[in-house]
Amino acid sequence: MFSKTFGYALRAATFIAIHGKEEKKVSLQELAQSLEIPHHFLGKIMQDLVRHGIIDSTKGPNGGFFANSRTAQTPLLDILAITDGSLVFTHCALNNKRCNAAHPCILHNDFAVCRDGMLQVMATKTVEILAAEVAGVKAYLVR
Amino acid sequence: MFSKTFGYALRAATFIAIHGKEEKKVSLQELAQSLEIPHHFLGKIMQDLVRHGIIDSTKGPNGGFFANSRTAQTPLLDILAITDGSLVFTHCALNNKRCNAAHPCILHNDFAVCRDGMLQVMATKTVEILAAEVAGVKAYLVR
DNA sequence: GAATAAAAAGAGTTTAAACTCTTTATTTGC
DNA sequence: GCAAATAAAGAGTTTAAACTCTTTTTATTC
Repeated sequence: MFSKTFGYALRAATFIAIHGKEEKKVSLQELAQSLEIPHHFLGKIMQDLVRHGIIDSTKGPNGGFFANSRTAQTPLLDILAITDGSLVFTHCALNNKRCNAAHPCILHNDFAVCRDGMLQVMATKTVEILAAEVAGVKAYLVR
Repeated sequence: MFSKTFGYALRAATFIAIHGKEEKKVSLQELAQSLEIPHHFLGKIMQDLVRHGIIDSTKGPNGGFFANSRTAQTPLLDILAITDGSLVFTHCALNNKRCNAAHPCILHNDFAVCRDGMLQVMATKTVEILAAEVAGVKAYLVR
């Protein structure tokens, strides 16, 4: 349903929301090691998040990634749009592009229920909600 | 969530349930054209369905595919297991293999609701139910 | 202002799913 | 039993996602 890239981006954003402050940045090295994500692959993903203003970064010694004013309130759907495009929730279960409510494929109605529930979650949940769950040890960022 | 192969298999099985009888078989050519699925790729998928006893086939002139005693009652979950393996419904949304209820990833609980609803559908619905929906023009096999 | 540390960018390689083309095996009908 | 029709099998190619390695740019510290 979602790409691995999205999972990496979501976990990285949550980690930065928890640990990345302007006065205590998180380096790519530390991020990749902490989350067990391939270093350079994660680098590309982080570039994308920075480019879209979800998080901030600085280069040079003591550089790294840190949360900005938008980070905490970012809905998961925004991150998904960056990594997987904005069409994820219009795709049908059978990858039939012409499937819709007026011309449903054989799984359309059943899948729509499941998919729309997930859309609701993605539009409502924010990075700070995930961060709180992780801080409260109700969910895990690694393994 | 599901492979395109699964979609092809499901649509083909439903088409055979509707049109394939021992006295009126459906050739691969006809099947691929009717469903707009790449001919030889569908051939491989059909081999798999036949091997697993979901449908029957005969070679030679007037050969083709046709429904057998199991076809109509086959749950969608059986076809999914053939095309995508039986682990689809244990995978977490972030493709984290070690995610489970006791050690949930940050999307585990939300995704579990959606996924388990879909599992329920897949375990309950059978090919004949899909065939009836198509026959009643409540769902479409093509386009 | 030189050295260094870090992100950013570029240019690959790998892997698996999707798809294509060719050859082989089997069945039927004459 | 030979020709033809059809599924089965084999051996590719293509494409996109996932991943790796190298070079460039920028900021900091001495």
